[in-house]
Amino acid sequence: MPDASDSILPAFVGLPRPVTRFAPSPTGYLHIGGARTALFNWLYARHHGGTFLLRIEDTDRARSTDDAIAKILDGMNWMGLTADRPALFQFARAGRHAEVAHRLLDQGKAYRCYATAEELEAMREEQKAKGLPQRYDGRWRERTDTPDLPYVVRLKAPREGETVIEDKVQGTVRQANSELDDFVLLRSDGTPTYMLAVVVDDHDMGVTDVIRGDDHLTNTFRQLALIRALGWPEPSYAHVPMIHGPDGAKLSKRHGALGVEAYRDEMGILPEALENYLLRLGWAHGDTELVGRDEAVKLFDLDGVGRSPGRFDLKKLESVNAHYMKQADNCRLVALAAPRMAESLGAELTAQNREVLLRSMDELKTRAKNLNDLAASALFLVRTRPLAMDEAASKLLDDAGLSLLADTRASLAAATDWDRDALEAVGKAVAEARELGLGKVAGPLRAALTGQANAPSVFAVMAALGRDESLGRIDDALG
RNA sequence: GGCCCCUUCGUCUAGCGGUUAGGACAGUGGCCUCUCACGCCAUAAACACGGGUUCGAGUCCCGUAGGGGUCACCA
Repeated sequence: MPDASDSILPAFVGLPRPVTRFAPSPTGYLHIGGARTALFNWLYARHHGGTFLLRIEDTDRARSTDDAIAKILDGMNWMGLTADRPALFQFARAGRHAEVAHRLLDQGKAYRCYATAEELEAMREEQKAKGLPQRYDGRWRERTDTPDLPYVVRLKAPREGETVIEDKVQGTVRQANSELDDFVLLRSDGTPTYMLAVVVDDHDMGVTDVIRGDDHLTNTFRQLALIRALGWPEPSYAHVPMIHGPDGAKLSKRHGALGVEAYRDEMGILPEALENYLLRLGWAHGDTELVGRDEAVKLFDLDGVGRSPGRFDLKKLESVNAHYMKQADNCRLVALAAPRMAESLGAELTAQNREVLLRSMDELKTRAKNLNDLAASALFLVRTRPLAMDEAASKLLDDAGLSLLADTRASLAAATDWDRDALEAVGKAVAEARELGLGKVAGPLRAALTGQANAPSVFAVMAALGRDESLGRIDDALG
């Protein structure tokens, strides 16, 4: 029966509904699947005008670390998925969990089980040998003796009938109660199990909608049994399919089950791109592919979430990222690219470097799939003279190329305006005078200016570099 | 193994009894072009299989196969 102590925690009273929550265990970083679960919870809350909460499930003391907590918070922060209330830490609530278990014990809805680990192991072996399902057989369910031995508290789960979940993603899912066993609520050291902790915390936080990975679907039958024993309101459930690797197997580290910070730091992905990609992996709204945050809040709902697992596809992520790179503000991109460039350069960028970079950003960002590409492709702009020529560039600077470059240099030096259009006019004039295509003129010029054969428009490059630097680089090539 | 879930182009998906089965990424071909990109156009590519139900099935039902999840004093 509900108890007077079963009111929602003061910090969570009166929150706008629906109330969702993301409940990671801090045993590592915020991985890609977790990020998507958080995103769906966040979007659902925003779409319906509700509340998004965060709970850190740190009851596994051996594996939970402060570093992991910091990483998860950092990842959520980067993705803009911040909770509407301070996080609740599960371990701190062990006392309350135990209290609930003891109440069930007092009410005869739970019981003490004195079976030893070895005994249970033997029981499972026997079940396995006989081809029976492996589950606790309830050997202490009806016993009333209380030996002076360590014990666990088990829920007296229903054995008749069936439990039905009306899942917002999976639809109606039913399971016979005979499949349930009397699972453990309290360990022999008095600490709560996950199953107990989740149910109690979700209740105490006023969570109305549980949206989580479908690896929890079968756990839900157990949790429902507990909730019903307690007489608490049942939340509505939505179990979203997990993400698989490119080979269809469960997503592992080598597939990209990395922390979101790896996408940020190592792969140079923009948070809005990761969000859009993750959103579309498992959710769809007609043919819409590119969905910004505001649009996502408007469109997102659980009925758009599919039931089959999706595979992680880096190529698609990069394609989405390329789109958001083009949309991104130039100053922001300079700030994001600069540290990466400084790293390959071995030196910080100067204020002047940053200006050149900013002036080139429109040209640069259309050809980058990620920040690493962007930084790498921009390096030539900030290198100090004389530039090293790569192989393809050297080829362009053969005798004919150098002679053409000398001509071009003379015309360029005479230019009155140093902007892209004026420079392009100069380039075209040189080409015309020599009855050549513009490509012939641009080739050696590009080599001299960039040290490469592939780069943005030479005229845009010169405009960004400025007169002195441009001419200087050409002179270097001319020797 | 028991139970639960899933199955449309290579990938993400649209489809909610009647469609030339649509879009996106990746692929291929082309256009544009000072190179590389971007952009644009075109192209190839799918209803896992077998039974039903129905005038009619990718859509509904039942099997089969394959994949996934779960069965802890882990979360």
